[in-house]
Amino acid sequence: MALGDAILACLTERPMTGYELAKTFDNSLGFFWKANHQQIYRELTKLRDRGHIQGREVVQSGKPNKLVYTLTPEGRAALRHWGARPSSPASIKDDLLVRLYALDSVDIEPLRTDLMARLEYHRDRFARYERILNKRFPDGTAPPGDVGKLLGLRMGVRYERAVAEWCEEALDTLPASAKAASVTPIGGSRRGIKG
Amino acid sequence: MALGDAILACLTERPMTGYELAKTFDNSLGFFWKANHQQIYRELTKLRDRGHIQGREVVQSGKPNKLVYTLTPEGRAALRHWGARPSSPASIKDDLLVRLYALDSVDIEPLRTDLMARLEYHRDRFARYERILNKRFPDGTAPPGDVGKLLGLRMGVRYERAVAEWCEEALDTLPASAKAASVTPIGGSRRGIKG
DNA sequence: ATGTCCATGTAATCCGTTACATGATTAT
DNA sequence: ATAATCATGTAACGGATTACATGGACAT
Repeated sequence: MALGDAILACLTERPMTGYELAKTFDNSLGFFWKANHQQIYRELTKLRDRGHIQGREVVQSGKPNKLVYTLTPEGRAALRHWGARPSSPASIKDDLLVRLYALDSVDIEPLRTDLMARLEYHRDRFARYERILNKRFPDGTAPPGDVGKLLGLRMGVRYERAVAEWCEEALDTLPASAKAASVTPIGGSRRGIKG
Repeated sequence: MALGDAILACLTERPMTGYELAKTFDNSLGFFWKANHQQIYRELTKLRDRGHIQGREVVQSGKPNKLVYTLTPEGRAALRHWGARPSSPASIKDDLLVRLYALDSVDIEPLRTDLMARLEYHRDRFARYERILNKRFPDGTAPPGDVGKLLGLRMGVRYERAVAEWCEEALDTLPASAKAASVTPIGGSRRGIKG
């Protein structure tokens, strides 16, 4: 239900092609909502059938022709309507946490490697959001229409910082018990993992 | 690919029925990976076909009979194998952020209401994780096999705190510019929202 | 009377992912 | 030469969501 609305949200900025939308969903809006080009092209067809957007072919030379989509008044109304509905909180859905949940049935070394990669990833993202924030909103305020984008970036910063700090904590916590478990194989676990 | 493995992870704890699994995916493991009963029943059929789990019917009186599933050695091996693969970082995917992205094309009052509901929700979750942490791991340490669960809860605490704090920030930021935009309608936005 | 808990499933639809397919232009 | 960028799409599959369906036990 939301991908269509996310596309409408994108098109409030300016008319775009599917290709441009796909890039947006890999960047700015994509920080909070991922979608690849196949999903987008499919959804664009649906939105056009519903009359929420309108396509206009632009003939190009040297490049393939492009289809520029524009919001229709119906599309704007639909977006406004969707915008007034309550959102449902997203759950975490991270399979690293599932691996940790079954810690005594998986090997710890690959997990540690994974955690290190994740730490780097989330630190990177954190730095990226901060860079964009400092560039686009150097004084920490935004013009009325851009407040939402500022807040989105702030969410990104908070999220990535929280996860990166957690990765550090996990790496600090994990080896200690890993060594305790492998150096002194007391076998204190009530269920077997030998099978 | 991951739901099956999440189910295997669950079953390392003890044999369970689909119904019990569905409850687990609404609770402990469900904090990090949501799944409803339909997904679970479908996945259980597949896992059984692959020989990763084994079902045993338990006849009951007064209640419907139940099918208790147990991990097979193949299932344990598959889980171990999956556990050694790198995880892919989860993106945020929150439609509240999409609404904010298109702030000047939606109404602000419902958004504020939504943010207030979300603040309450994330505070609740935060408190819940803290309560469980204090109850299950009062001294902040866990036996080797439970370290992953401790870390999962710690992630939950960090995540919910970050989001709750962000909701507060958003509520502080949003009305100011909302008032500025509605009290002094300077119309400073370069693209029209009047259509 | 009404609703919730236990316990399992089917069917339909939608969303997401991966692979395949084309073809000129520009940069390394 | 090789790869990336621009630009669109089809096909197939797998994962997630929602609705429908059954039926006894037990609590309010």
